[in-house]
Amino acid sequence: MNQPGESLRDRKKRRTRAALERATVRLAAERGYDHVTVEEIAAEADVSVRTFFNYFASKDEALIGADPEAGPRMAERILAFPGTTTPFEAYRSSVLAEITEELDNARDLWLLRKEVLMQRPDLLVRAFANSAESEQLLADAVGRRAGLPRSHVYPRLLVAAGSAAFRCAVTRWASDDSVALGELVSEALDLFGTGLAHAPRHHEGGS
Amino acid sequence: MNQPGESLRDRKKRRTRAALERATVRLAAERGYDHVTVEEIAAEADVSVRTFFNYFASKDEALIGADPEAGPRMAERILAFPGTTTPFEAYRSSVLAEITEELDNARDLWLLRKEVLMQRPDLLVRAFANSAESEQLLADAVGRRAGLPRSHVYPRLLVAAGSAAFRCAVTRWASDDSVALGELVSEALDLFGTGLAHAPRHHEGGS
DNA sequence: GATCGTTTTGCAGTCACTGCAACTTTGCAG
DNA sequence: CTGCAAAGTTGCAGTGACTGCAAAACGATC
Repeated sequence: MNQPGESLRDRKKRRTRAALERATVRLAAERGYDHVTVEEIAAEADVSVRTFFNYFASKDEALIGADPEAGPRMAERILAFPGTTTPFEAYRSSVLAEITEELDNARDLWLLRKEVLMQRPDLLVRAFANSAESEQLLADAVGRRAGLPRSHVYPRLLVAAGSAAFRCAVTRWASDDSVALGELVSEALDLFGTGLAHAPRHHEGGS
Repeated sequence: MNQPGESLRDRKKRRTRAALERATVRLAAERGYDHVTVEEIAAEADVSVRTFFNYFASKDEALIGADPEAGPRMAERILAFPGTTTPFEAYRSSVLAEITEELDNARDLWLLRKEVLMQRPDLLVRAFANSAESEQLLADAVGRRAGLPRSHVYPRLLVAAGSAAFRCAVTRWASDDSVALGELVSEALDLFGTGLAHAPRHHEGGS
């Protein structure tokens, strides 16, 4: 029994991971992030505390549900775009695709996360702290597409801008979710694309 | 004895704070950030552990030496620029002024911090997590200058870009400090200003 | 069903961080 | 100088995140 598809073992692992993520978000939304202990989360997911830490390096990580495959996946997508696409566009599309997919898979989780992040915006920043490797991966992909030497700022800056765009978008979305999260990220990235030197004019109904 | 200048109390507080910051950075650079306990830091600075936490909310914060007055100071500077200055320029200058000043006051500390951040880049990200208030302050200042409603993305995005620029600059500076940190931040901010849509061309010796 | 690799678990330990209640120091006024 | 209030320091006891290790349970394989 070893179809490249998924063994029983793999399935169990995925379920456990999902259960822990889900329990963390649910409980945190219900009672507030720091009125929930890892012990309670583990109990809710029906595993030991030690197992929690086998899956997530920290409580923070579990709340955001950091997917270790997201980085590689996006990097691959960036490189897969046809050569005519600019690095910026490739990165932009890649980010948006990831977000759309994630929201399709777990919209309910994100609605709960929203509640938590409204109370504790710092958790979003902290979440990105652990993803330095992924950032490096993405930066390398962008750098390769742009034909730039590894030491160049541009790729790193673009990726950092992506994080910033995402953070801002989530924050905005948390306080008013009448616009889709993907839209907000897209809007923020566009601003980074065209440059921040000139502040947008204010007209009624504008964003 | 109460010149608005500084009382004995204030002077002592400043000295203690500086001693703790200094001890944290020095020890972390020497033995590695997580081979240093708060207990050791406190001992080095000749105060109790409890006092350490009266000054800094976390070990992370002490390492970066988060100055609680930096936010307000920069916000003030932004608003003080003549009305002809664009919000972007006001923000940019304000950030650069702060960095230059900080480096003039404590260049040696930053050289040690560099060592630590090279090993643990995540600490830089974490450091910004605690400065959500300051970011809000700056964003408000930018927003006022730009005459935008509080809900607009632009101010928040610009400030987030500033953090990103700073992070990238420090990272680069850590791996090669032949260029001044201020220069690197300036360069990164310029890229954000003119837009990331088009990747820069690569020519030898270029940055 | 014996065996091997993987995952789960418990346990003991370390360390960051907090609230509280005493104690010390500083600033000021009589 | 003395006494008093406010601010700052300290110790202590406690909570909870996180780690390493070694044993047990489990899944895959033959």
